[in-house]
Amino acid sequence: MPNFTKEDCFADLKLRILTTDLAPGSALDEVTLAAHYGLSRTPLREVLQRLAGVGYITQAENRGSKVASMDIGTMRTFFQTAPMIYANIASLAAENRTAAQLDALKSAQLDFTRETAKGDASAAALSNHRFHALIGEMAQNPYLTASLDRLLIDHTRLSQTFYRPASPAESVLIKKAADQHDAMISAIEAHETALAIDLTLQHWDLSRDRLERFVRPDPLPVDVVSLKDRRNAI
Amino acid sequence: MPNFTKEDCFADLKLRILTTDLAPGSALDEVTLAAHYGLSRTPLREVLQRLAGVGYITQAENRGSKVASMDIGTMRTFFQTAPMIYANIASLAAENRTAAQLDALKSAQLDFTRETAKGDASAAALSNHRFHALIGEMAQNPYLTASLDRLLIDHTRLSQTFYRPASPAESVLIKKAADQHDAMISAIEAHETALAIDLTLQHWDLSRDRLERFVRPDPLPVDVVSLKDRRNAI
DNA sequence: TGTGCACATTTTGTATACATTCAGCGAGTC
DNA sequence: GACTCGCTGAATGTATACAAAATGTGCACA
Repeated sequence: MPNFTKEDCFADLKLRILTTDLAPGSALDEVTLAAHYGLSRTPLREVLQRLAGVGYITQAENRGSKVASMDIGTMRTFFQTAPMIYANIASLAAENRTAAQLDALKSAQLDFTRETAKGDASAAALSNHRFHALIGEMAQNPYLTASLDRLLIDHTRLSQTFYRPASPAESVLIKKAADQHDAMISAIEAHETALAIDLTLQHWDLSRDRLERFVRPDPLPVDVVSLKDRRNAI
Repeated sequence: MPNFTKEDCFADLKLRILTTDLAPGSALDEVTLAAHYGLSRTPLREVLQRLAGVGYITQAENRGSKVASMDIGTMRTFFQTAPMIYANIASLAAENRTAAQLDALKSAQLDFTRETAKGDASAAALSNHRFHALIGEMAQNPYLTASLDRLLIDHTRLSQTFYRPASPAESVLIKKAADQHDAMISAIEAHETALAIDLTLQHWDLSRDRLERFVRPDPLPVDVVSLKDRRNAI
């Protein structure tokens, strides 16, 4: 598939990483990728460097590139850090957003609702990513944006399963998330910083519950009798 | 000056940017730099990409690289953002620091006091940078570290004049900063997170006063008589 | 004097050939 | 039988030649 531009390649690799089409920790072969995108190795390597700079991949001298891993340790810090950064970003966004940025945000939200309705899980996850990245742009704070972008990478990868509703109860949660998005848009549009923070933290709580269940899933149903036996055995 | 390794080149460019030997906004010519470091353009370009990824420089398609600028707009967000990130980093550092990291921190502080005593301003600024970057490593939080590193770039560049004491009063401030460093080390060593936060915010207050005076310097002494004339003229 | 255009120069982007490093594997030795 | 050593292949790292883009310059012309 020849004649991808460097920018296309960059965007496509980001997508494939966010959707875990490229699994965390998996190795990236330069010649394979270069051939795939119809680029020579030099520009492809530049794409990889840039991806490394934004936290999508990691590189080791003489040992190539890997998709950024998601070990249990960084998951802990993820849950620690996300609400603080999200809230501050939301506040700054409500303060500094431009009209054009607001339009883009509304458009991303339209995509999001459309794709959740269709049940297109990975597309919905990507729209959600774009929604929150746009709020990051609104904040106009390059320092915090650096944190936010990294958080969103892991957030999106973790939430891959979220938008694939398994039960009616989960469909309700997805609907709730979309409603929260709408409320956030209103708050940002009205420059209501305190409200934006509040809504963002509520949105985070919803997200966190679901993500934590993914990281540490509900225990499997067990045979009560044999469980009792094991307990006695200890 | 041939036979620099890529890593050397990376480190040296960081230094020259932090000391404003390479001024904010100044253009970086690839062939000149490549010749200077004895590298060919390919690896040099990779160094530049990495520097761009960490926020030291900016790159524009077909238009080369520039040292990251320090416009008045980002300065505002700098003062907004720094205390929050610094405080959170300090708290996490006090929680997670290893013994080896503590040793490195103490060593950086030794360098710092030695260089301020010698009056070596740019060396002192770099040691100070290293001191705070090490606290960042202790935090073990890749998300926040991304913000911190960017903040420290601008912080160090802004503080270039700080360690070149103009008046005895300023020497006292430098001494105070060094004392605060010592107190922070103790707090981190003792895992006292609350104290570490407190000390960090005090340290920031000291820093901020001095930095703001640099951004918006004290008015020059004026001839009172002619000043009165001008006032009447308005 | 000022404006616009074409050309020349400089600088960046790309492809490719070559060098180096690393990992796996087998033969030889203790 | 286990270990070391060295070979081999496959990957990454580097240099350089060439292509494309952008900037600057000189000149013609209004």
